[in-house]
Amino acid sequence: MEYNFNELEQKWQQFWQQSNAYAVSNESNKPKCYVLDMFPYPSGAGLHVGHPLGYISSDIYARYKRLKGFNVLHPMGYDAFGLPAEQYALEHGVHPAVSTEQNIANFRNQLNKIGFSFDWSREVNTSKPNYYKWTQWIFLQLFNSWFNRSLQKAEPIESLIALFEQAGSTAEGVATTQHLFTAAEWKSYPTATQQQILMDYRLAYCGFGEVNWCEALGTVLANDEVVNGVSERGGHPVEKKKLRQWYLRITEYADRLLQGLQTVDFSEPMKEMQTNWIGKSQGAEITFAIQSTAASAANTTLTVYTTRPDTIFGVDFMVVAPELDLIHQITTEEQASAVNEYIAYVKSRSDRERQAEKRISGCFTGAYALNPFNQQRIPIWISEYVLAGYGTGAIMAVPCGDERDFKFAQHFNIPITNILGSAFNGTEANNTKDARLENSDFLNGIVMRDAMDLVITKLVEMGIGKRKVNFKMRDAAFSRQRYWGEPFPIQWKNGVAVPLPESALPLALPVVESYGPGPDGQGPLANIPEWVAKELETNTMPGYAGSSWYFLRYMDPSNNEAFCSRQASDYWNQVDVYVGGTEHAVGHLLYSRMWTKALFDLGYIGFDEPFKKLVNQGMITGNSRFVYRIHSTNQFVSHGLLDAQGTYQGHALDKIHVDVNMVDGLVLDTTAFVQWKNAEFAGATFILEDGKYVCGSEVEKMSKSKLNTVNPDDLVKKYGADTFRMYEMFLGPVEQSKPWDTKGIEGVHRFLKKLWRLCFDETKGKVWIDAEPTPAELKILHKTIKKIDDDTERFSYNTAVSAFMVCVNELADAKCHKKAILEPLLILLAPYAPHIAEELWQQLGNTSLIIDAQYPVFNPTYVVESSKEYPVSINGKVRTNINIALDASPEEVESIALNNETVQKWLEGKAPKKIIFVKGKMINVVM
RNA sequence: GCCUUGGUGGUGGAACUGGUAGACACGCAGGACUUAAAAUCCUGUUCGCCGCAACGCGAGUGCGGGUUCGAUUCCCGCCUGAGGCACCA
Repeated sequence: MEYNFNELEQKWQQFWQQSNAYAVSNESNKPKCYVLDMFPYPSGAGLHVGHPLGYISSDIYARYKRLKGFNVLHPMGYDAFGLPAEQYALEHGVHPAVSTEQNIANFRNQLNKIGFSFDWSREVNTSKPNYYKWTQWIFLQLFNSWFNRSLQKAEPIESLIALFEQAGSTAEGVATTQHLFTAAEWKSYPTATQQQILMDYRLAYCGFGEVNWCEALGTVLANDEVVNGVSERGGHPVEKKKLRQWYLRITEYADRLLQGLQTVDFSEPMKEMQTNWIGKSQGAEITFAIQSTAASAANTTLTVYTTRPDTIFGVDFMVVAPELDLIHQITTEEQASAVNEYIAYVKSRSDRERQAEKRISGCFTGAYALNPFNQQRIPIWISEYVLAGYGTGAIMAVPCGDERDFKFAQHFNIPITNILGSAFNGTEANNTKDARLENSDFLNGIVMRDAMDLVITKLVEMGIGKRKVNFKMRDAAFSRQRYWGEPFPIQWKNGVAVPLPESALPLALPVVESYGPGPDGQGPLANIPEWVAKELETNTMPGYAGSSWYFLRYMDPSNNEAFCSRQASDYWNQVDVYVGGTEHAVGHLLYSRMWTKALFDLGYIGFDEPFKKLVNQGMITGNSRFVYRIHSTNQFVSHGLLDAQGTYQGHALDKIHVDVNMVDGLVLDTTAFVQWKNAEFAGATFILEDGKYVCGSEVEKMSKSKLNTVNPDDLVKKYGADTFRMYEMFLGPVEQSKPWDTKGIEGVHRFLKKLWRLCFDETKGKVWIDAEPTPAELKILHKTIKKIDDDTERFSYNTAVSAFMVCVNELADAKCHKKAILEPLLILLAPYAPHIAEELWQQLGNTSLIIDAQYPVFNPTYVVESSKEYPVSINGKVRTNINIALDASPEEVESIALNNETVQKWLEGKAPKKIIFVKGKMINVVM
């Protein structure tokens, strides 16, 4: 009987499905365990080999926990709204709902072939009305809430109105905004004014923000769609434009998001990334008087944010972000044209380009700020390295203490004041806080760290400064000028946003004629007369809306009365283990943490951190292929012809991903290329080398947008799901990213065949027997139980697979075919290779399923050793091994070691300086 | 540019708390079985040197330093790959 994996895997998959083997109930006497994957975006490229890495990891864990006696929730679903489906619709005219449905069917089919233990009855799809009804509902809760700063929690907006009615804008717990009013004033305001004010407190609110605007395409572009300042599609110029946008006031939760990190089991780097993203800093806002010859500069001031008020006497210039309106008021006539030119240049650049640029750029405004302590004139510059979105959008530059300021001063020959004394060497900035200040007036001789408070206190007294906590994190932009997303349940009536009543939900996404952009940078919904007539919001929600709460929906997926019953969320509570990639370290994880906190504050759930433990799966990277287009042409240059600067005969090139499937090795199929993407590159011409177009290649994240995906189906067909599962795990540590490579899969497949042969021989048939196991055989088994149990619990699956191999090799060498050994081994293996385990389990005469078996218990008495082969080193270099009883005393060990022939030889008759003996580890003789 | 992370044989990786570097695989080489192939099994495989061989010497975990009886592991500096940087998901 041979190992016919295709047949038996199909058989068991069908059996599990028909018997609802993986359906899980919300009621059980067993302890619960919630094992969750980051659900996939159902890309048209289908599942690629990177997806299952995390899913297999979590599946192994879920199955392991089930064997250990837990009631395990292990669901799967689809994050189905998103840009790619919309682009596909634009290009092919297929409604996103249709293509998404097809993609999902394809994904589910692919997933099923790998043998996951998902409870499919709980599947969610964020683009279905019965799901996004609740996304809209939660949005309304956020819209109807504000953040009480005293209580540090969200409350219904009514409580804010009550506070305003009692005490006006300065009521306790109310954030300070531009609005200042008394209770009486509040009551006197017309409704529209009141609503405008409330908007500045709502957790979901409407404001204005910058987007990537492409005039030629008449649409807003994602950062992803902008390459080197031009649109990826068509290469048109892109610039920043301000549009009305929805936001989530996540900044109010900044402190709680920081504190919450201490209560969860995330890796330190992960916590660090989130902490850095939130970017809490303590400092001061300082307002400077301005001196300028420009008439409009009268009475203007410049407010900067600094974390180092102590360095105020070292300020040699100010830098203002080019976006600030203030610039136009203060710029002198002489500098006006230079300033305008510079602003135009900056407008075409992304934040990232602005920060990454090594070349230093900037422009003097002609205006000066006055140091409040000594009235010294400080020139005001503008430069792209200061971003409008952080702090006040203006900084005071201290070249001797800040690297970027130093370089800027050097570049523009601005004299540098040294306030650090000998701590500043004149060639690089020193950001110390421990130097004693010099050249600093009343601060001279004070340690910088201590000067901070002094300066702030003084500034406060003078009325020109205040202590300020700042966050790098900004409020989360929550609207998109797109079609394929959740419509906002909001109506605009005379400029006032009015929430739809709960009974109007779901507000269904209407069918459109075209997926093209609406007028004035609006989304496609603005093209629908009936929609516009109803004054409904024409933006849609972003991709992360649905994914911010899906883990709750799995608990109670078909509830029509609530997003999730309190009973269900109280039972399943937090996700015990959440498996997913680090690429979601900040975005998704912060948003879902915020939503959880808001829902907790409003009393809808009983916990305020969604994920108890996070396991970061490393990315399986792919090998991308590139073509190089001469900028603004349709001519493509073969990779080998590029010069060292990455240009071609001085022409700038656009580097464009091509589908790896159109490339053989590195050679592009040019015929396929010109027909590709609805013939977007029709008429392309090629500059070839050796008659071929050779592509560039890079290892990067496997993703549809990078066109470098590899599909798992062929491997499953050729080797079986069990082999595929174990191979993905065998590739390396789950957390580590690695480039995909198929070689090596044979080894895992051979292992499974070898395991099979412990039970069945191709010619002889059944070879397993009922005999009593020997101590040696029990030792092999129990060693393996210990190792697999430990490794599985800590997600060290690559070493677990290796331990299985060692075990099977040893059993084969020992010619052990005993049921009493094989059965526990199969249970250990079941989470990893469920099909073969189930089949052999049945063949060994079991009538129940192995997925319901009991995990074997390690018995240490089988593996005790009485002696150890100690490595003996001389001066740290291993020279020999000596077998010594484990219970030997240190003195005995020393004497045995010193009398050893090899040791004697190395000692050359001399006495050793000392002997280091670590019991059970090693002996080191120092001479 | 900033944040995070990785770099170990020809390849993927192992070494969990500072204690025998290279487990387990892939590949490769040789052999057995076979008419032959597949499958399977056995042997060898970090590099260099001496050699019949060695449980013989030397070097060796990206590079350069340091701490230690002992460093892949800890510290400092550098090089380099990957992920993220707010509208890809």
